[in-house]
Amino acid sequence: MQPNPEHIRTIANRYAANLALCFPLRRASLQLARAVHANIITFGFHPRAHILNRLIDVYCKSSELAYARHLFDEIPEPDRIARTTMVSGYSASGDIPLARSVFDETPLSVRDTVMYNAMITGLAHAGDGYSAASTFLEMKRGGFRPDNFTFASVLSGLAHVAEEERECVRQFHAAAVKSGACSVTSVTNALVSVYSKFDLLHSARRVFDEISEKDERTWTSMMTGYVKNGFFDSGVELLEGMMDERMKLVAYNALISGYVHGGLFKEALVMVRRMVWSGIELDAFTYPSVLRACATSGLLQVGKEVHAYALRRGEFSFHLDNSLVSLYYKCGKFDEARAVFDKMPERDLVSWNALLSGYVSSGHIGEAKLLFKEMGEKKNMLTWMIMISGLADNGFGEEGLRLFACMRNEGFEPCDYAFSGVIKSCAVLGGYCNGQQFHAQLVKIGFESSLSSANALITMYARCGVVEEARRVFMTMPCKDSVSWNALIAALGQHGHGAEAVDVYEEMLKEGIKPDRITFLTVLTACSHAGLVDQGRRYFDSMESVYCIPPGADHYSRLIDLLCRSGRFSEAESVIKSLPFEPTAQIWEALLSGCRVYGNMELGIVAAEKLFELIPEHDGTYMLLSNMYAATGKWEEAARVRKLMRDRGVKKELACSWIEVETQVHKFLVDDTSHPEAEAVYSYLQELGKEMRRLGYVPDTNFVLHDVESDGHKQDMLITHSEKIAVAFGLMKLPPGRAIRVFKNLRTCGDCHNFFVYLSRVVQRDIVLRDRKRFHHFRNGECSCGNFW
DNA sequence: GTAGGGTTAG
Repeated sequence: MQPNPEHIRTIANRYAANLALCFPLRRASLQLARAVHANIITFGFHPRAHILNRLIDVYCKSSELAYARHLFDEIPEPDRIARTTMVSGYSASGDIPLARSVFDETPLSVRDTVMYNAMITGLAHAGDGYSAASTFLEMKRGGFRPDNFTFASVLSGLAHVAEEERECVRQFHAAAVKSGACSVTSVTNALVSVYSKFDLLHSARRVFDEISEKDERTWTSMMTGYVKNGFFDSGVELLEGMMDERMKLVAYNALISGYVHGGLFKEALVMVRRMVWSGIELDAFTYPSVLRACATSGLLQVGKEVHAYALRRGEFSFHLDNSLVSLYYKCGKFDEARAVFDKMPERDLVSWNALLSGYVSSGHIGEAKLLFKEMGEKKNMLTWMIMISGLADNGFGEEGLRLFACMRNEGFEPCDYAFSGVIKSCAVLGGYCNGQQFHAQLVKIGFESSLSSANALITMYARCGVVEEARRVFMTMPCKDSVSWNALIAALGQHGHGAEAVDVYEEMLKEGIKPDRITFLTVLTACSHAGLVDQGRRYFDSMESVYCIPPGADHYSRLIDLLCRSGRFSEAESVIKSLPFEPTAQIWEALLSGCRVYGNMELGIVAAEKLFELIPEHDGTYMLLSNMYAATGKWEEAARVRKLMRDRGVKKELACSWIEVETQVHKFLVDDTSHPEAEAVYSYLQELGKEMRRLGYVPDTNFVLHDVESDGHKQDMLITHSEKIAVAFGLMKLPPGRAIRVFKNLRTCGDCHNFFVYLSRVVQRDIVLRDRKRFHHFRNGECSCGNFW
């Protein structure tokens, strides 16, 4: 239905004066703007300039910049106000290039101070203090007089200039005083804030003390100045001297948020309690801080109380509900998180991202994918990143890579964090070439020393089997955090350099970096792979006694693994008996695989029974147990276990290996003939097999678990193991001298291990195999990890 | 038509 031009003219005039007033009006105005717009297109109806300007403003304020621009372009000679509205609209949406272009196209004679202010504000908000300052100088040169608005904006922009140039704040301060702008609170507020940002708290305080009419922003700026610089006591003191209730509320908010930012959650909550006692009620700005404190320190109960409190007060804000969503999923309450999300009267992008990240971090990838799809066009960089990184975390490296490409196609320039997500995908996938390319791109755009990217690079190189590169990245990092150290220790540990991993750990302690629970996981794994049992045991014991980190089930399972690998079963048993909680599946698994290595049937059966109870659907237990029987020639027992597995409907996870050739990943299954070049690969593999048998390789048919009668048949089955196919493919495709890096989703078998030992000598190539558990480096007839277990 | 501060998703 098209409104007729007369009608439009009447309403447009009626609304024009009120357009910017309040939200319902603005919403009505947006509809009106649309209708007028449609009429311009269909009927050639042209409202008067001031109405058109209002409509453009409505579009801008409703974030409909493209429509605003259409209207703007309809005006043959846009006046100063139309241009200012456009500049300010683009500025507010952060689109500086477009704001700039409208601004630059405006002749000097049309510009005025307000228009300069709109431009400077945009630059200041975008964090470009230099351009804000130079535009300020340009306007002075052009003979325009800066006013309060100008000084407030340009000063706030200065907060983003480099530390060395903080002296220019004083110059602008002097200029503001001279022009009389310092008698206005908005300007002095900006001064307090910018002085605080540069740690010039005395100057900030001096300005603060001289402000006769302090408003909310004055108090928050001063308080934030104190707490962001760690002067919590000064903040509390400031608070104690306050009288006005409303001002006290905002000061409390700033103080609480400062505590939360500094990780002082307990102090934050104490402050909330104090606030409530003194009769001040929480507001929309208090909730997110409190809830984040609860979420990060796992205080679900307190969080629920806050939720109830907010419900009683009948408040709604995106920030509140979004914080609730993240509180619940971080505390593992996914249904509650979803319920809050579903009940929201309106949702913004943050709400969607919060729920998405809840799904992703809890492994609900199916739901996450649905949600991601449902989001359609309304995604931002973070949406993509959450999904990419989440896919990688859940083992979907290929999908992560694909999504990263999609993201770029849709015009998102990845930030450093987005790179860390896709690099993680390469790590999962073993995509060395892909990873190298992303590394090169990082260097090109200057992100290579970003903590998140560099940490991801260390892990990626390690997981691709190139420890030296991982080490190099670590060495070149200008600043490192515990994640960086953990990544390097893990890298070394995975590749059997256990002693070195332990050295790095000791060095980390010397550097004063506090180990966290991940550090201990990596150190224990390293000790376990290197057989450093006593040392590992000592590190484990130090967790609680020295670092106050209570070991979790994952730490205990590493300890069991450590003990079992060197055959210390009685010790392992007594650890399990003295656990402060019920042993988890993970712990029994560690015991079972230890028993497998040593053929400890008795204990192995105990562990397997427990696992059958705890996770009857898990195929690994059946395989391990049946393998154990088979290895000792107890074929009947092995068959019984496999029958049990069949009866319970447990499916064996399909073995799959893959290899990257020129950034393309090629996947192979057992007996796989689906690859276009399968035939050639098979005949090449047969040839290799013959060649190696001549050199003494004997297929070890113990590893064939199918019920096959003849030995010849069994050998055929061995040759078609997916990792052998992938390696053969690599030999065919990769240039001579290049290492073959193959990845497998399950553990490799002893026969394949043996096969590759021979192969590495025959073809004179390095072969690196990463299976579910560990890395195997084959070079010239030897394997770095010796025994393949 | 323009300003100053504090909050949510990794």
